[in-house]
Amino acid sequence: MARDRGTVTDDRPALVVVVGPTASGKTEVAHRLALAAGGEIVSADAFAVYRGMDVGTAKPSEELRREVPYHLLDVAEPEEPFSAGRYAAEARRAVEEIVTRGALPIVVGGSGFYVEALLKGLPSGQARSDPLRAALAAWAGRRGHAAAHRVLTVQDPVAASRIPVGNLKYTLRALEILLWTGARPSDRVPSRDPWVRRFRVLKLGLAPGPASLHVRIENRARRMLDSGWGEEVRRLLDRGLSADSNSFQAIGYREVAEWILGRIPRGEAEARIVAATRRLVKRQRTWLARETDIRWVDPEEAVARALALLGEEDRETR
RNA sequence: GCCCAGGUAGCUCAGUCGGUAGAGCAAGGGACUGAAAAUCCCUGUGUCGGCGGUUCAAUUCCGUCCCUGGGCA
Repeated sequence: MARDRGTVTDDRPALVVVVGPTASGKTEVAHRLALAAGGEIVSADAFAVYRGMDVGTAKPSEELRREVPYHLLDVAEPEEPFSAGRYAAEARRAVEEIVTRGALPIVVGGSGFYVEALLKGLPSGQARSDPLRAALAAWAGRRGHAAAHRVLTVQDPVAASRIPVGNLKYTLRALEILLWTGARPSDRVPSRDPWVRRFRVLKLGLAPGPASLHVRIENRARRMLDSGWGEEVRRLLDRGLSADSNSFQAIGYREVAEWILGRIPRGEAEARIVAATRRLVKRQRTWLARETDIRWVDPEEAVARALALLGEEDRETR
C-alpha cells in the first residue's frame, strides 16, 4: 500500500482480494493463485453460502475443494436468512485462522457489499431483528410504500430524503434501525474499523471486455443447465424450500423452477437467466467503479501479476 | 382463390373521433451502511408494412399491393 512506503518494516501478513463481475473468471484465478502461493480461499458470494445450491451458484467443484481449502461456502441452510453482518464476522475469523496457519488468505467473490462489510466493517451493534422486520413488512403491505416513507420522513427526514419513495426495502430497513436501536439511521456513522489495517491488502480486479463477457455469460448459463441445475432445484422444492426464501432470490432459481414445473420451455428459462446475469454484471461494474484501490489486471495474466505484486511488496518493505 | 384478424420502439402491445405517438419487458446509465445474484432511481424519433388517393394536414379515412396468423375452398 502506498501509504506504507517509507516505513522501515512492514511485516503484516498479505491479504489478496479478487473482485470482478460474474463470469469474469475470478474463481479460476483465485484457485490457481492459491496453488501457486500456498493460499486458502474465502468466498465472498452471498448465495454460495447456502448448502445444496451448487450448480446455480457456480460453486467450485469437489475436486477443486480438495486441492485448496475453501471457506464461507455451505455455511447456511437455504431456509435461513443470511446477512452481511454474519458474513463479515465469519469471513474475518476465517481470514485470521488462515494467517495463523501461515497461509495466504485470498478473498474472492462478486458480492461487493459483502467484500466491503468484510474489509471496512459495518456500523457497530446488533441492528437487525427478523421479527420486527416481518412485522414492518406486514404493516407496509397493508398501508403501502408511500405511507411507510411518510413515517420515515417524520422520524428521520435526512434518511428519508436519501431513499426514493419506491424503495420499500430501504425504507423498511431504515425504520427497523430506528425502532430496534432507537437511533436515527442517518446518524449511524460508517465504522472506522481498524481490522483490515493489520494486513497488506492487494486488491485485484478482473474485467474482461463486454463482448467476451457476454459470450461467457451465455456459455455459463447453458453449462449450468446442462450440469444438473434442474435436479438441484427439484431437490430444493422437494425439501419444501419456499420460493419466498432469501436463498431462492438468486438468479435463475425461479426460472429453473418454472422450467422443470413445465410452465416455460428450457430455452425461455435460459434466455431469462442470461438477461438477468447481464443486468447483475452491470450492477457489479457500477459498484466496483467507485472503488479506487483496485488494481485492474488482464484475467489471463492475473496470477502472474498477483505473484509479482506480492513479491514486489516484500522487496519494498523488507 | 375467397373470407376474417393483424402489420406501430429490439420484443409484446396500447393509441391517435385526421394535427407525425406511448406502456411493460429488453437495452444503456446510476444509487447502494446487516435481504445485496437483493432493492430502487434516471433515460423512449420509431420511413406507425409499401405505393397511390382525399385533405391545409394521414400513422389515423379510401384504394391497391406485400407480409403474418386463422377459417373456407
